[in-house]
Amino acid sequence: MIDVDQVANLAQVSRATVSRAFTRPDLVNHKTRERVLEIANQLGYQPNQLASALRRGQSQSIGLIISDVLNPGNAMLVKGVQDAATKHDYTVFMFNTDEDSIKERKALESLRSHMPQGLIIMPTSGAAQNLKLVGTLPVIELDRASGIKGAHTVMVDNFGGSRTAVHHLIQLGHKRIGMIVGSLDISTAQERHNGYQTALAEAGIAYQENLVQIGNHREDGGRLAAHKLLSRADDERPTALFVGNNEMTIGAIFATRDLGLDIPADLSIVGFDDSRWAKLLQPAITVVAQPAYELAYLACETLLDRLERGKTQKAIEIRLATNFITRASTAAPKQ
Amino acid sequence: MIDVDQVANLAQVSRATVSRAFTRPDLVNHKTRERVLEIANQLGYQPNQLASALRRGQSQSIGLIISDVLNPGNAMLVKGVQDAATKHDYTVFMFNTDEDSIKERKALESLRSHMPQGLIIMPTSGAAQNLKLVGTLPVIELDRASGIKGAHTVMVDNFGGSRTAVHHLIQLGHKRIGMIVGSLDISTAQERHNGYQTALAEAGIAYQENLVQIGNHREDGGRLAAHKLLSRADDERPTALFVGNNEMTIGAIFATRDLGLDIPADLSIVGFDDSRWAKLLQPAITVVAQPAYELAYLACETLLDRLERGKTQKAIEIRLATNFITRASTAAPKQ
DNA sequence: GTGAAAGCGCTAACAA
DNA sequence: TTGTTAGCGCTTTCAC
Repeated sequence: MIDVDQVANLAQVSRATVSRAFTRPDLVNHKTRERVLEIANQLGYQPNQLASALRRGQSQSIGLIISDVLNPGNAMLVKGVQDAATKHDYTVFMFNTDEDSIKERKALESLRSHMPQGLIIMPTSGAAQNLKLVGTLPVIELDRASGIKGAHTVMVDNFGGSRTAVHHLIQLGHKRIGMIVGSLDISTAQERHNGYQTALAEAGIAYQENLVQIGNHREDGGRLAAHKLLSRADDERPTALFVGNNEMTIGAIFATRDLGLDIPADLSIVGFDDSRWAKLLQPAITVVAQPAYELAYLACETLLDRLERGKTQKAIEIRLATNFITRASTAAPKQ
Repeated sequence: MIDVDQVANLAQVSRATVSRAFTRPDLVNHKTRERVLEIANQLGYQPNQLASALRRGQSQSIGLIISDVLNPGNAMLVKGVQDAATKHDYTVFMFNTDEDSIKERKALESLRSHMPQGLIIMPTSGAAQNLKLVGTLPVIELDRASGIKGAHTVMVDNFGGSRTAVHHLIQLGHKRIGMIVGSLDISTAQERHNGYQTALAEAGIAYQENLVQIGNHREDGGRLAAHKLLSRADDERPTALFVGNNEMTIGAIFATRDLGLDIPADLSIVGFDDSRWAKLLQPAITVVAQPAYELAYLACETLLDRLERGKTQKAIEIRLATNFITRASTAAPKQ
């Protein structure tokens, strides 16, 4: 490993000057700097981040905790955060929780020892507790809220997106509209459920508890929930389904196939979160699309900005609009 | 920030003993250790990785460079590496190249300054050059080879997988089998192309250059290539298509729709790499599936093993078998 | 504009 | 079994 001293020796300057040549260009004579940089380059010298971080107390890194990279929506978030971080010369440590708050806790512990300067987290239901571990670290909650008051959040307008989706179904003439929603201890699920309720209320349609099923956020949960909702006599079965997330929408589609239901003739479907397969399927699925990349990019910039500017006075709460995309999975009910 | 000294003071021991209590349990008296740990815990003390890494010259971290997390196959690789690393208490720094060797170079520079102990990389075509940057760092090439001789690689049997796929089409009775292949300066594309050629040769079918199109690995490239291949008179058009990757398969499917071709009646399709939508589409797509998670997990374990055991004598070259999954997109040609 | 010296938090000789 | 001491590579006062 080649270090400052070696460069300093060859360049006939002190260690301090070499350091300054890299980090404080203005404090060093132009010609000296040229020489130092030249030699450093020849030697293949590169400052050791670890040492620098230790000395300055700034690691130039941030943590990112999401639920699962395998979910394409989350992968988008990762990309957005990475791109923003890279642009500002920060490195990101990523961890997955798989929605498990024990894993989240471990991730936080591991992260903490690496001295990140900030954290972007998609909180599990145990986050309010777990986040105590990182004390005063600047945190931005991404995509959903932990419930900690005063927290900084960057989220999507789940309520409005859902309301629009359900409103769309109502406009088409649907009256029995089912919903498959995620676990209600997660803020996004709550908000989407509220949007559904509100849209119904606004249309004067009574909310029926038995038209709402809670799923586990995964494909199998969606399938199971859809089976419960759809295995009824024709005149009791919902004619439309609003599904609260990506994976569960896939499950619901499989359920319609299991039951021999045609989309959209027998059942209209709207999903939350756009994806590859939603466009590709025939019929293509109508969805509430989220600006995941922008959301993540913005969250990261907000965090870095806060780091550079110092503490913000009040809680930042950013909401990005969703985008409703009408495709072929929704139509008027049969008769 | 609470440090060793604070714990040491409260526990009435020296700094060294505290350190040992954490890293060398056997070298410290049982009761002393209990006390130290107890106090550390109360104080919320956690060793500073940065300082530890600097002192020991071991960062407990590895780098991971892939082309793009947004590709679900790559996301799998990330998960596999992460899981293996976490299990061994290593942290991973991830970077994306987007197949751009400039970005790869930057990633390597950034990575280097963080002093990782090893690197897992999915090399771009410029990797043979770029990797010189990290000198003697232990490297494992994942999914494809940079071409550097003596390199350690963990890959899938691309040749065999392709050969099986094309063989399957031949068995069904196809004679005009087209291929859409990725850029041939990437080892996987080459190998898949070889598999295709070999299968044809084994069946005594002449290789026709005009049945092979090179795509850019992305959806648009696949679509374009498929258009070129499929926009011909019925008796010249290939009756089957073997597509060399995920994204391009989607493009090819769109092309068949553009052209009003029915799968599998007018055209059989086999893709490389399984995915969500391949199962979900109707007809579901026949594919050569890769054990991406296992591949990545194995690569990481191999790397860590090498780090712990010390330099390996000879180059490691691991190949995992692919899995051919017959679904509904392949059938006998029309007449 | 540059250098000397101290020290970030930790670990590993070496001594006791 | 424990303590003392030096130093990982860097940045940053404080002098000059």
